[in-house]
Amino acid sequence: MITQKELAKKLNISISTVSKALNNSPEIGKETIERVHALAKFYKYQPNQNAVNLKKRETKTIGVIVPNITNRFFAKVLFSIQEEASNLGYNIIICNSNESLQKEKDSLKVLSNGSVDGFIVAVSEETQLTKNYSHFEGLVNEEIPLIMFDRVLDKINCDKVIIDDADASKKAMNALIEKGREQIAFVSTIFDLNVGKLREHSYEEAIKFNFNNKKKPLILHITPEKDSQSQIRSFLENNPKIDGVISADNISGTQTLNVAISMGYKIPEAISIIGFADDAISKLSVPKLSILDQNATKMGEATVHLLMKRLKNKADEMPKSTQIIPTVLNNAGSL
Amino acid sequence: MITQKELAKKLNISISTVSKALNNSPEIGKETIERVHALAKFYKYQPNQNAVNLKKRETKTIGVIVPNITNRFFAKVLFSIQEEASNLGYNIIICNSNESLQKEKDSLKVLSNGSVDGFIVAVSEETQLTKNYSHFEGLVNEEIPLIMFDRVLDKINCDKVIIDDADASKKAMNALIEKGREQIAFVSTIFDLNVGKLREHSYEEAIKFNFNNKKKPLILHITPEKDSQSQIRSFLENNPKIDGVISADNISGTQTLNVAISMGYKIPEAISIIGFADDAISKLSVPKLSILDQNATKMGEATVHLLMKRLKNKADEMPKSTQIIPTVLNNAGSL
DNA sequence: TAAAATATGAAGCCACTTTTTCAAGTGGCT
DNA sequence: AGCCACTTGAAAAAGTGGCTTCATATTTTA
Repeated sequence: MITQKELAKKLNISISTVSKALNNSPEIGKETIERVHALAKFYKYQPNQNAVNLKKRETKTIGVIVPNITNRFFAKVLFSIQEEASNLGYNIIICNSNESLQKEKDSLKVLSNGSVDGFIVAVSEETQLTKNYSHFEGLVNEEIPLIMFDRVLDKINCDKVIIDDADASKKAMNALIEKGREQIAFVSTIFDLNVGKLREHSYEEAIKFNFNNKKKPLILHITPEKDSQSQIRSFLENNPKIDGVISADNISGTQTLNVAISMGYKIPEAISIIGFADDAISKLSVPKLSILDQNATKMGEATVHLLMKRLKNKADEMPKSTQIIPTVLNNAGSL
Repeated sequence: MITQKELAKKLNISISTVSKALNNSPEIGKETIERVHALAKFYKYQPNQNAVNLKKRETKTIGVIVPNITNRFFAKVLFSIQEEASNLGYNIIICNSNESLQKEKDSLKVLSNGSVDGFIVAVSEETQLTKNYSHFEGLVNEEIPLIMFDRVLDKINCDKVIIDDADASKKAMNALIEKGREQIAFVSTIFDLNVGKLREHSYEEAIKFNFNNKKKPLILHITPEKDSQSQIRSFLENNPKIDGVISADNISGTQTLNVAISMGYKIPEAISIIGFADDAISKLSVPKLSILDQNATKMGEATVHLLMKRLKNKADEMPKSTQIIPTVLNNAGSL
């Protein structure tokens, strides 16, 4: 990599002239500008990003911390964040907290030394469970902009982007009831996450509300220790009257659908199923899974836009906002 | 963020003393060192990464370019790269080429200005199709280490990590033949990618070899324009003798399995199915999909290790190597 | 008192940007 | 012709944060 200094030497002019010429400064004569540009091109000159960052005190980089890249939802949000950031001239550094508090802390620390201009974070499961969030408080004090999405912490005062989980559950319930379903169950692998709790709680409320307390919620918490399919099978066997299922995450819906079929149920005639998932997952079953689309793309875009706003008006003390992304119920066949 | 300069001012000592004290230099008195450390801790001093990078001429950052983060295979490799890199004190900047040549070029350019110490890349579909790879040649000339994985370019002289696609296909064929399957089909959504071609070609060869040219290959190319499930259904209807299927990618296997079930086939009694996928996808069907696991985790680790080797011995002209990660055939139920 | 040991600071460097300063050239005027 | 005012082009200098080399100052010891 050639530097301005080296270019200057070759052209026998000063470094600052090179710098200005490269920036097409009006101070520099046309001919000089052309000469510099020509040589720069010849040597494939590229300004050293570290030097530029140091000088400008910004990095045009966003730190993104997610609990698990292999979770399709987060992968989609990342995709969208990357796309949007790249359009705006930003790079993203992605860290995977792997649902671990310590890793989340480490990543935050490693990057909050000038490596990034701001953070976009979905907090780890452990952080939510242990309610240990001092590392984020530190960030806020250091005035590094922080946006949380999906997995957010109520106690931290920052911009947030979430979906309306309660409303989504309600929407699913209403759709099932409209189809005449009477025994609607709820299956979940994310029962200890806030979003999971919200979806579940809203389901319970909807059961109470719609069936005048005459029916009890039917909930299956799928634990990772045992085979998920057999847990679903037992659940369906033990509750043969189930005719509707809401899945809280992006795998148990498909699994429930397929287990039900293997047990001889006709879908959607015998059981209607709705899952929090996306169209790609929907296509993995026959019939296709009806989904509550979390709109990962919009979510990603929203986080980036919020962050840009903060970066532009760092001094401004605009109050933190929480943006709610609407979910879309898409009946692909299993409803 | 507080700087050494500010610390020095507060302590009324010189900047270099602060620097040395922070590095526990023997030149500095014990008492001074302690005072500096105390104040640094108090103000949560962290060295500015850009300044350090500028000085050290390295960034401890790896640029990773993949065609699609939402593809589970790449997500898993990323997960593994991130894990391994982070263990070794490296961050990763992830770029999504979105299968586009231009984006790949842009990402490479944006990052090859000192932002990263090296690259790990799986090339985009468009790059493979158009055979336009001058941007990588440039990299090699600039002596920025480059590792390619999975989607590699034969024409580029760099370290590579791949799986033995031909061998994997053969393995799958052998397993199916052992089960007595006689009409083995091949379905693929990635027919225009090199890896897809390799898997397909090897399937064709195996058909010729095992059936003494008496049987013809039966291949379905699933195109994105039409509904994938109906393409699979037509294929199975038109070829009712099919009793074995190999899927080249990580979705068509599950889809084929479920479409077959919906058509009344018993799996695995009537049709055996094997897919290039992983255990998470395997669990989405009943019976579970038998898979050729591409070992994404090992692949990710291997890329990082190769890169580290290059970074350590930049001067060394060790010849470029190609590492082959073995695939594992895992019969989960559909075989 | 000089040598040795210890402690600190000044300055320069990394690559770049930006502000300030300077030199040369041009034209108008007496 | 000689002087001033003004424009233009380019160079020098300062600053970004951290590190390092070398020099200096102070204290201790022989």
